Amino acid sequence: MARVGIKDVAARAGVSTATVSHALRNPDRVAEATRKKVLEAVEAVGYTPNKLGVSLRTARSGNIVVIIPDLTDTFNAGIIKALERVAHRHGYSVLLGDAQGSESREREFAALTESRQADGIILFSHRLPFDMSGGRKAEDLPPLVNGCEIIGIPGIPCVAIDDHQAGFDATRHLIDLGHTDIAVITGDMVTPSSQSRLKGFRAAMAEAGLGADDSRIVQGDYIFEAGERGAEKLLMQKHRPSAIFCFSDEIAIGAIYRLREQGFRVPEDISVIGIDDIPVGKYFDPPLTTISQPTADIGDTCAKLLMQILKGKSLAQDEYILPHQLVVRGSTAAPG
Amino acid sequence: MARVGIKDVAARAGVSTATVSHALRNPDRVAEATRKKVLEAVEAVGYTPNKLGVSLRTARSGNIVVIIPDLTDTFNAGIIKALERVAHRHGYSVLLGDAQGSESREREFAALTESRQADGIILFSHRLPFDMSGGRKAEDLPPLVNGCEIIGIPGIPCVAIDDHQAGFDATRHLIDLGHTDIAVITGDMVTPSSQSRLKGFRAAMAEAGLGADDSRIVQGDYIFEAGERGAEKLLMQKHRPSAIFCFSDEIAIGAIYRLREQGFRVPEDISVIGIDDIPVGKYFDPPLTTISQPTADIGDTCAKLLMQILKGKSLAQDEYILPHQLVVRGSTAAPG
DNA sequence: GGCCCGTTTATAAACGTTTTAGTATTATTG
DNA sequence: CAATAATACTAAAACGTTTATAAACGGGCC
Repeated sequence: MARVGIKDVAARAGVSTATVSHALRNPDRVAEATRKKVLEAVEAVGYTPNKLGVSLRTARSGNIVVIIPDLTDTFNAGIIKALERVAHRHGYSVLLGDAQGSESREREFAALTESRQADGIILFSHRLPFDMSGGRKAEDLPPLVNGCEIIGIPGIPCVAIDDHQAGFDATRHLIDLGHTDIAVITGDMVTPSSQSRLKGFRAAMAEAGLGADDSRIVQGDYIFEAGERGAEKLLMQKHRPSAIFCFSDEIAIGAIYRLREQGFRVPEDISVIGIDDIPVGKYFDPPLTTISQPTADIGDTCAKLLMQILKGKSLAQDEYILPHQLVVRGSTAAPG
Repeated sequence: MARVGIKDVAARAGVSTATVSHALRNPDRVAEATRKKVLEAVEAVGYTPNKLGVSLRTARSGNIVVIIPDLTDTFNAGIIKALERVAHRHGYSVLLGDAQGSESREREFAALTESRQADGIILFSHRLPFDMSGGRKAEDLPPLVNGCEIIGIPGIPCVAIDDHQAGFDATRHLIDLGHTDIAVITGDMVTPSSQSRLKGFRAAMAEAGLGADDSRIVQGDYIFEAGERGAEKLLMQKHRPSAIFCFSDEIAIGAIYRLREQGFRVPEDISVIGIDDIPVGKYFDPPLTTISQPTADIGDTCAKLLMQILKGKSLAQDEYILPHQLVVRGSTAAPG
């Protein structure tokens, strides 16, 4: 199929390419009659604009790139879904980058803006995918919004929940149930989210006059296996905690699995609470008590902010904190 | 930042733009000394090629678009992950299209090839995102590979498991355990996969001399809620089946949830088997018995086939059937 | 009729690259 | 040494658009 271009339309309609272009993009700059002629010609020859040509000329690709740590995490997937809708509504396509935790891959994807294949970036990471040495400032970076992590670099807008408060609330829930010996399986501690959640945990414990021995805090990351390993470690200790606060639902699910395997009942023997509220949590046995993150809202907000930036508006704030919510289901109860 | 182009490099290195281009793409067509000069200049001015320019000129975008029904399904996510790796290795970026089951959105994403933003399509659907009226043949379509559904259109390569056999194997597993009254919660029956699985189910039942009353077959689609509703329907019947074959793990999880809620134990009272082997299945209580689909292999194969096509090679077959596997865990047992 | 003005259309440059076809330079050969 | 071949490079066209600028046109007015 010989590719049909704007020239063919112009020839067919008996006008210049400029007129065709105007007829399609600036309909009011062209006489009604010719516009109709052009539209008919478009139809007749079956013309679809070559977006590459358009992008090259207008210096706008119409793509944004989304960089996420792990596509198989349903928490991420929910965010992306929401975000894609907004982008789509604004005429942007989403270039998806599953970085799988690798910094080099994060950078590769970010480089898509450099090569003009994308106009902006929505990032979900604790670090920027750029070499910030040599006094590079936030202003020099491509349009960028970060999600789920408050990275605290002036000029970089971040969208997330109040992780400190989330950590506090989860812990508080356990304390309210009567637990005094509470363990934690964290996410990767390089992430601000995990750090804040841990601080929130400590704050709640301190407020209740409870201790938080270091042996009660085991490091993980946000995946199933971390929950398994974490639970294992905790079970090996002489005195066992009566409740475990997991920094993600996947961790919680992994932990519950291992606890069950070792003959412990949740929540009768040990309570477990997660964070995220992934869809499957509700179906789990026991149904997962968790802190719900507003995934749709996070995706929405990230995309909307980036759209703002791409329109040239500058943002009022650097931090956009969205509300989380305690969802009490069946995996937590008063200690035996 | 004033954008730096190939001209700037050329000026800096004291050569023509053609030489710069050659130095970068066809290193052997240029003298070693000048190549070095060019590379230094690239470094000095901080040049990154504008991919839009390249794409326009070469008529190759370097993108492929992946159209999936639902990003939040971890089964899909696993496939995409694999597929993205292969694409990436071949220098392609993945444009992700979450069609959310909407045909119009499938078509919108497919149109990215029309507008030259993508060179090919990996589709996961039971229908083609093109108007095939007017005698349009498969040869006229953009490079395309379909996954997870054998759509049986000559010239369209499809990658999937043997769904008939999978349906047979799952059913056979239940029969082998001693079940005689087996119900089914299907996926969307417009999909060939569901149709084949159902036929496989019927074949296994017939082979064992067992009946499959229509009231035992409830239609759903591949999500949690379908499992809930399906289980509900089955529980309302006078005689209850002793086993349920669910056409996806999400369905199975939804069904188990509802069964449990109604006071039935799985597998003691009712056995449940799924298909897919999504990661969370292992952690479920009871751990999910299922038919494992080779997600990584599916993604891999889809991508590799598309790469072949993009290289201009034509494929030997239309159907690429990958092996599935029965994974016996805890959600199935002999009937009480 | 000539002039001005608004409306409509056309010409051509520009976006950043690759690549064809050709030129200049050097090496090889008879 | 001239002729030829091989090598290294360049000029300019091309990809498909948009858009700045200019031109054409028609109408109203004096």
